[in-house]
Amino acid sequence: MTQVRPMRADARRNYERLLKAAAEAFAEHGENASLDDIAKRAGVGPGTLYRHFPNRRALLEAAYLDRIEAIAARAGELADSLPPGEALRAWLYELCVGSLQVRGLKALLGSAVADGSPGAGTACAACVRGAAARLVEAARRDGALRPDVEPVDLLRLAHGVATAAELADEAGGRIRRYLTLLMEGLEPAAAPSD
Amino acid sequence: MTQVRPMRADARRNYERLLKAAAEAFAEHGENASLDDIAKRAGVGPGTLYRHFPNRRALLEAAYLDRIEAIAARAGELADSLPPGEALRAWLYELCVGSLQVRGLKALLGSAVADGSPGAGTACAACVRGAAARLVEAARRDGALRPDVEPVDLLRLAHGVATAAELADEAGGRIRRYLTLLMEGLEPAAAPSD
DNA sequence: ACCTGAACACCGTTCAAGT
DNA sequence: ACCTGAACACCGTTCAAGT
Repeated sequence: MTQVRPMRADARRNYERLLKAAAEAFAEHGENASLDDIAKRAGVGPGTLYRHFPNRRALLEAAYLDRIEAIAARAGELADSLPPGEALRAWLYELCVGSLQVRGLKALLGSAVADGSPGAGTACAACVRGAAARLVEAARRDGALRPDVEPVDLLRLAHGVATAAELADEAGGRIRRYLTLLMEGLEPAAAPSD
Repeated sequence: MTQVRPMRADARRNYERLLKAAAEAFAEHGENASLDDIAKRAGVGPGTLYRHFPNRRALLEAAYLDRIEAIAARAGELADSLPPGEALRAWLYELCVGSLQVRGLKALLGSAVADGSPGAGTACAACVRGAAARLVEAARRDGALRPDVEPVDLLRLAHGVATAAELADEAGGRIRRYLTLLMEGLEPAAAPSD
């Protein structure tokens, strides 16, 4: 219904400059990069930034939407080339790696699965949630995942794993380790006791 | 060796006022509570705050040291009244609950197990790490924990679980759930396949 | 319709002046 | 030895004035 009237040429140009500047700034300084600085990099007044993006989250999401979509697309690729359980595991691994590799992305993904957050109902959230749901369903059907685990729980736990790994010096290596512990459990393998 | 000369009376009084004001402010506004506000609450100039606490972390730690000690003490109590595996599990649960219940505490505990952080070498860090180490060792000896899991990994994962649970509306209930998934693993119980 | 940039409130941090 | 509070730099956000 809402015909999205095309933006005026200068508005469109500023919008794109802001996106580019934001991606740079977030990559350099993380999610808390200065909005003032972003506006300056884009060669616009701070008011223009607010006109296009009402808050930091909106800007962060717009700047990283392509990456989110790429992550979601990977889910399909992995599902096509691996058994369901392994596909899920591999995807969660890539999700965590991306979260830490691309500064600011972890915060965005977190807010996409946070119940109260304004980020919960966005395109970005729908994108990751959808990808997770498909992998989870396949893994469940294949008996490779506890049947009582919901996609959103998995995404939250992945966010937790990334957060935990980030605390270590060799964060990259820790992701694999912590993810394995999460998948297999901390208790020793099935010791059939009394 | 370094004889800690007693503080001048007014210094001591200001120090304590700051601690009290900080505890209040952190509880109200979380770890990012305004330092200016804390100084004002304590009836002190901002310079005085910096004289006693060189940075936010130092203040946060000093304000919550008693709580950290209480958490560590709980480890001993639980170890005395439960089998090692259950004691460990119960303690991790209480750790997560405390992390979310006391605003700002999760951040402090996180920095205590973060490799690079200035918080890694503090009394607070030694306190939780020590408690975790004792529980881990007992649980390992009892065969209730994978032998290749280090205390610091467990503390980081608990931090991750608290972070994940915090994303849900009913955070309290999610802690138990996520911790169980971590302990038992996401894969279905020991399906003896081919 | 959109942009600009001044303006305001707020915050962290430092330091010269005081006692 | 310790405290005070002014001062500075920086940031988020708003809004009146422009085109």
